[in-house]
Amino acid sequence: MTPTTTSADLNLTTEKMEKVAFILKTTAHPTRIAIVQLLANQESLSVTDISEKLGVEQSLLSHHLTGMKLKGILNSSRDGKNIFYSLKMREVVDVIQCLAGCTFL
Amino acid sequence: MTPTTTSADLNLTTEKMEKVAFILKTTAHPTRIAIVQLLANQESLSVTDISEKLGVEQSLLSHHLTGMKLKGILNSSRDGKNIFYSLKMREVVDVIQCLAGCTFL
DNA sequence: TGTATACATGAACAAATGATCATACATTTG
DNA sequence: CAAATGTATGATCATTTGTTCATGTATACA
Repeated sequence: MTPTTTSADLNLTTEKMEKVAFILKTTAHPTRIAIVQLLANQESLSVTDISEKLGVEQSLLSHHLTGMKLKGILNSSRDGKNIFYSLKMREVVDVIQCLAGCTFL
Repeated sequence: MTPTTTSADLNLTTEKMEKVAFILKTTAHPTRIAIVQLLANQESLSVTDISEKLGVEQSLLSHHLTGMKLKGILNSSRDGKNIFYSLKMREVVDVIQCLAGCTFL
């Protein structure tokens, strides 16, 4: 009688599905995955750091970063001339790791 | 010296990041998440089944389904007049479950 | 063989996304 | 305060994605 949720079950409300889709969409880009990857290992990095490590031009990177921040995936804080970004929603690391573990990819 | 990967580490090749992004993109839509959700609990369903359960029009649903099949997330097989879809890449269930578990969503 | 049912497909269009460029803003340093 | 550095922002354009509609194809059944 109690709606015991087995580990295989997956029952989301429409609202939650939309939120999940929103986060997936925000993550679903090679550059943004690379950003998450860097910040999974580094705690915090400046825009220049990331730009150099990824070889992505400043402006484009900035668009990605501010978008990800706006959507709740990243944090940022200024230190002098630099702005340091860090991971706010660490769950996205698990999401990526989950897929990255797929043998067939 | 050996590059021991701690559980927190995440180091993907460019190619793998692209593949992960590809799967995320393919999943990142409320209707498609709902489809995965249904097929996580049901093993296989016809297009009509899914259409009725989700209240999504046949043609639109078909576009989603064939796309997901093309991209390796779903399987399909005909049985008479019906075509039954099932989950091929079960990892996407974990991905969704991971995000769905986020308290803040 | 014709008609109904189940599903796929393609054209067309709107809306969202990604990239680039120019420029603006904030902070430090001389 | 002027110049340099680091970052953000807005406009614009090309591409991709989501939707709808009309139509095509396959199977079953009378």
